Amino acid sequence: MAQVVQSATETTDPRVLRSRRMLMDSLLALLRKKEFEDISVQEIADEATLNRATFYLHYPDKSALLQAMTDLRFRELIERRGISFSDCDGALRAIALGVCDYLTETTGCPSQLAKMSLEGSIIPVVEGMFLEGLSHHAIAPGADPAMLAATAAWAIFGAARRWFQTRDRIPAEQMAAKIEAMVKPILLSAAPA
Amino acid sequence: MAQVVQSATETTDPRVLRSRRMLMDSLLALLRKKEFEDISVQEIADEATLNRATFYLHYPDKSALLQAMTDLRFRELIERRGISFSDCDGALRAIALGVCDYLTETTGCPSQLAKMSLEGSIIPVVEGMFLEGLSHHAIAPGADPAMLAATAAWAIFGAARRWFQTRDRIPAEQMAAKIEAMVKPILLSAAPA
DNA sequence: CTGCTAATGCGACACTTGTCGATTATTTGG
DNA sequence: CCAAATAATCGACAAGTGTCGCATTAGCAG
Repeated sequence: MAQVVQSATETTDPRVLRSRRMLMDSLLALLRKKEFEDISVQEIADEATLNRATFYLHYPDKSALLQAMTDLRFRELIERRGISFSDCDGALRAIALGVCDYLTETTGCPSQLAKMSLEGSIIPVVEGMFLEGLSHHAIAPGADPAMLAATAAWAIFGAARRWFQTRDRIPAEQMAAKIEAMVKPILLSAAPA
Repeated sequence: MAQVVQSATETTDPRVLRSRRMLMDSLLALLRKKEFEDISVQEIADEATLNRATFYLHYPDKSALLQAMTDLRFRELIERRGISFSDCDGALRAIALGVCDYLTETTGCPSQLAKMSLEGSIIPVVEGMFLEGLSHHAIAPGADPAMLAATAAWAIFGAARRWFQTRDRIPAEQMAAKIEAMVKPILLSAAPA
């Protein structure tokens, strides 16, 4: 997997921090005007007042930038909510709500959602949260935490995605409750005997 | 969504059938040698002994070809198994097994799996199968079949994907049983009171 | 303050992409 | 069997992509 491996990316150099932030801001601004596929690297660089070569110095392509930006923004959104892993029921609903909100927030105008690259970057984050949450619990001997986390994360995302694509959709809070009801059994299936 | 809308694609003209089959075969052959992103439309056309313009006559881009090919091959695999919607328990396990098998079958050599575009094309197919299966049942008033189908499909795929990425993985049949156990509650949550 | 290092700017490159109009080949219906 | 319809070929185009080498600048350590 080549997702979310930016561990070697940790820099303190204000130049690279500035460049990356400007690139993300630029992409976000452009996404409000046009579809992702219709945005060129040159446009992103121009909007950021950076050279196109500088872009490639930080991201292999525009999808990587989108992934990094999505990852960052979703983590911020969740952190802003202050998910507590002490009460898991609340965490599950909060994560579901976070995914719903994130979809509506980031994909403002167009049917930007169709792009898997945008969507997919949220799943590993959610997966990591479940993995962290599961580590605080005893689970049945045969169960695999990573498997449970992956299944739950993909299920939540699939549900949230479907909800978002629905016209005249119910409120996000209500949807989060439905998602919780559907997904909770997955996690409970690993409860110790 | 622009996925799996090929309804207008039904043709009997032997020329287009031949072209499309050759394009799919070419892509499949090339995928055994290199990554999807490293394959150009020109290469696919060359391998198929077709003109590049002919490619664009059938698919808007190479991702569309990949989607169409994945869709076709997965449907064939499932059909070969003869999924019966009369007993749903069997169908659920069979679909899960189909997804597992498909992952191992199509992504033979490289870590081709990382590509969402390849993976994602299976989900709508699975979703459609659940939708079909659910249409034969009475469900609770508040439940939405499309939502259930989407959630179950994504959950299955997420689980199968995780399984496939695991080294020294358990047999597909065993995994399918685990998936069934995890996913069944999602569908049961809509059982009529 | 002064280097050294590394990030950025710049221009160029070979290549890919998606599209177009014109021409040739194939299928199908009458 | 012929003629209209449509698919495939070909060459060309503007635009975008990813990568270079090299010059310039900004940050950081001594």
